[in-house]
Amino acid sequence: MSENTRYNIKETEAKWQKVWEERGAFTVTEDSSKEKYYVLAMLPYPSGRIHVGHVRNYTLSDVVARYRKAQGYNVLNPMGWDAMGLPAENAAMERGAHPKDWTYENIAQMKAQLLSMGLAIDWSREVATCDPSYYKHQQKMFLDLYKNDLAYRKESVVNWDPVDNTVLANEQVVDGKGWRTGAPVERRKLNQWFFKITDYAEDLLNAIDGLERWPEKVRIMQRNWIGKSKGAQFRFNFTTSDDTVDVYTTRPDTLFGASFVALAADHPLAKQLAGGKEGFDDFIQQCQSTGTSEEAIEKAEKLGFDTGHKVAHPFIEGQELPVYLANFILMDYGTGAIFGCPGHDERDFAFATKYGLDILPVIDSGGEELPYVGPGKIINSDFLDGLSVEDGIAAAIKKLEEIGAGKGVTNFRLRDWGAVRQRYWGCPIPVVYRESDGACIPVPADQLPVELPMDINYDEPGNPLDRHPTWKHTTCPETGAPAIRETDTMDTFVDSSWYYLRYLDAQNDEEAFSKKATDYWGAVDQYIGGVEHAVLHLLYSRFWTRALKACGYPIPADEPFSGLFTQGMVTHATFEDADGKWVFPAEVEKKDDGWAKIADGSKVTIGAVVKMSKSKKNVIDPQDIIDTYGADAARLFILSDSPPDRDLEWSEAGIEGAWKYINKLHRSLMDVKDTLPAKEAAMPKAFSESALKLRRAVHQTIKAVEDEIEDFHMNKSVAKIRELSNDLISFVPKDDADKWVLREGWEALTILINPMTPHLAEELWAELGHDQILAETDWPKAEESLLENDTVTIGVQVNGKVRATITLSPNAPKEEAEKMALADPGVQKAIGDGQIKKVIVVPGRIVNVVAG
RNA sequence: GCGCCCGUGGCGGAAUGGUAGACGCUGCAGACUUAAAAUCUGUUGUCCGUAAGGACGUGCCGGUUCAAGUCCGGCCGGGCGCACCA
Repeated sequence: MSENTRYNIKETEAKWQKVWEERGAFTVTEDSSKEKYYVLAMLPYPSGRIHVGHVRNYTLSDVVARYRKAQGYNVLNPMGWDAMGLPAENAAMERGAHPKDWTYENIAQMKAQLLSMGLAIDWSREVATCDPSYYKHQQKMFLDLYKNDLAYRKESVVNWDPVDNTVLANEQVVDGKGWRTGAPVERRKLNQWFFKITDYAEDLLNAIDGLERWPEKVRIMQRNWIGKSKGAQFRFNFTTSDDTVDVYTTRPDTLFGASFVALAADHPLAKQLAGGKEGFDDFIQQCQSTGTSEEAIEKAEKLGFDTGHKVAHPFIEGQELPVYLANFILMDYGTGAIFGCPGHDERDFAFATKYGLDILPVIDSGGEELPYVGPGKIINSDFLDGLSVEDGIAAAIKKLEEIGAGKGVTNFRLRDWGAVRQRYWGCPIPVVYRESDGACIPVPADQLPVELPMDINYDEPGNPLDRHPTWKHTTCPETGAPAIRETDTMDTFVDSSWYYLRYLDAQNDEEAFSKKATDYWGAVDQYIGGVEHAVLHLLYSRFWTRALKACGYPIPADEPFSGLFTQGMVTHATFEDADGKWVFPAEVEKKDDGWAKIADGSKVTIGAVVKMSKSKKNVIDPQDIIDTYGADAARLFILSDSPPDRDLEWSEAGIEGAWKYINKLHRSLMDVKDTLPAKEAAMPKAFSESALKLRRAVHQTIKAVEDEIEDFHMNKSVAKIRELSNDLISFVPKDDADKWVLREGWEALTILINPMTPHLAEELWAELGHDQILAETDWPKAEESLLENDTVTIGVQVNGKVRATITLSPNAPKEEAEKMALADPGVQKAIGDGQIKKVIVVPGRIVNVVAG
């Protein structure tokens, strides 16, 4: 093979990327003559370099984009940057770089990397959420939400890091300590902004049913997160004071089994009931020192404090229940108080056992041990006796309503969205607080954006906005009196809740997006990203879309993403050296007797295949792969080995295999292209049997690849393409008609592989003599008449075991198939002396002879 | 604990209830080469057999069916999500 015919990856890929860019091949406008298709990949955080997960994500969205474009759709495939957030500030603290500079440098680097992937992106719509031209619209949205009572301020308990002087998210609290400082986290009450997502709990839940093109897994996770429950809320009257306390329960049917009432430690009545009692302060202290992280709660022991007070049982005259404070009662769920039924609740059982309270069975457990939480007949419960759990709940609620003690209610687990962080690098909240009276005054829309100050320093921990000498000091826009700016900034999840709308009209400075743009582009047809966003981002975005609609924004559809696909993770083997330190895969090589470091030959052990992570060093830099093997090989490998929704194990052998295949295709076409007829050559009138067979394979492959791409089975479409290329390469044309078919096959193959390896496909397409680029070429049409073979080989079973195969027309009558099957010597042998009882013939599928 | 998903060759994975293992990776044998790489050809589920051929085989146990990797019930194993939510 001479040098000049060898496929030159670098030159070829760069060449076609330039052609696409110069032609604006993927730049789109609202074109009413075409049907639109909006494909969206979750936008990346600009950490500095792309990782393999990005490559997988954007390869998938690119396949969809290029495929739909070939199908004739007007495809919008945009890209942007989720550019606010903590890492930029950490970099500022560690390296002294300004968060803005750090972020934009990273964006420039990563954009260059994405360009080298050859993605069919409309870069004219690129957005960065840290740009004032983006966040000024977000500030307007915030004010609109505030105006519509969808954003509000309230006191709430947060994790507070006393060293960094900032609020920590639950994920940032490790073993009750701040993840950065190691300082014990305090629970503090702070005035915080919230978004009223709970107003939409019912709607967000119900609408999940309509999200038919979402993974069931994600739909379930969102349902659970919203957590709707039905039950009863009712009142206990204290016998020891004039107070009352409301409790919430999903099991009012077990009320006759109640043996105590428990209140949250921070319940409004707690101090009043028990304040000053011995041990009260210690108990409260203990409850507060428990972190709010799930882990901390998990480990915490059930703790109670007897208030000494009692309440009256609503159904049983004269019966009193003791009132405890308990650390496992949450103030912000239900009413912050419960009644305990130890017989039929595990938590209550543990609590009752510890504090020596009664345990009364009120559901027939059928002999099972307590606590019993299953279904059964109600016992020991007066008017509820004999009822099922379900009927008992209804009857108990009815009774509570009759006596005026309570009612049936619906509760949600979903809480309002804590919207702010005590951070610099986020979207400023456009309100000021008047110093004279503390009134919260929105910044008028014509004064937006409230821009972040650039002159900041990180000499001290905490929020630089808070201690900025001038920025926060301003005047009230209404009265001109001195005022202080809000120094909290928005949660970055706000930024990503509406970016999909900004892409539709990214150049619009006047408004976030126009009605014209949203009317045409509508909702996202196919959203693609990691399953880690199954709840938060996807739920916030669904909420934000509804909230914007309520504020009068031109929202095209109730749901932002009509189709969702969640990709699997990328995994890799881990390597450890003799000292137990992790080693990068790029630093090791395989020897006959195991693995060794390339540098010094010392042995390393290969460990578990797990998700790529920097801490375990089992990461591959996709740029190295693209530089060595090219973007096409990286894309092809990622698509071919695993179904996209499953984890993908990265392997050197796999990427090399993809690279070899690309070279092979190119080489094979170069070998035959001069023998092919001109692309204008007319279709021959007759074909040889072998040519006809190849034509069938071509057209069946077209159909199969379409189906597999639409079902997100990219691995199967690659397999089908490889099968076809095997057929093409081994096909030896004997006449002009054969050669015509060979050209037809190569052209089809080239178009089919274009979504996966677009550079190679463009190159092959040009080699086939086309002037029009493939990115602007339509998908081929599979000919109906060629989708079925003229003969089919089917199995013949005897008593369910395959004993022979027969080849016949797929339309052959059943009798013929039966006759052929029974005439087969292998079948006769298997039947032996047995009697034929029945013959089942499924035309084109199977013959089964039942004999015995 | 609750919910969901997944168990198929040495490996990644294919199989509208109808010939299990497509396609690929790895391995083995051969061709080309002074040699190696690259490339090409053949082969590659297990067991018995020189062969023809046969038996077994989709985590385990049962069921439905002419026919089960696929459907149903019960286990075992792995993964993910949620979790003091009353």
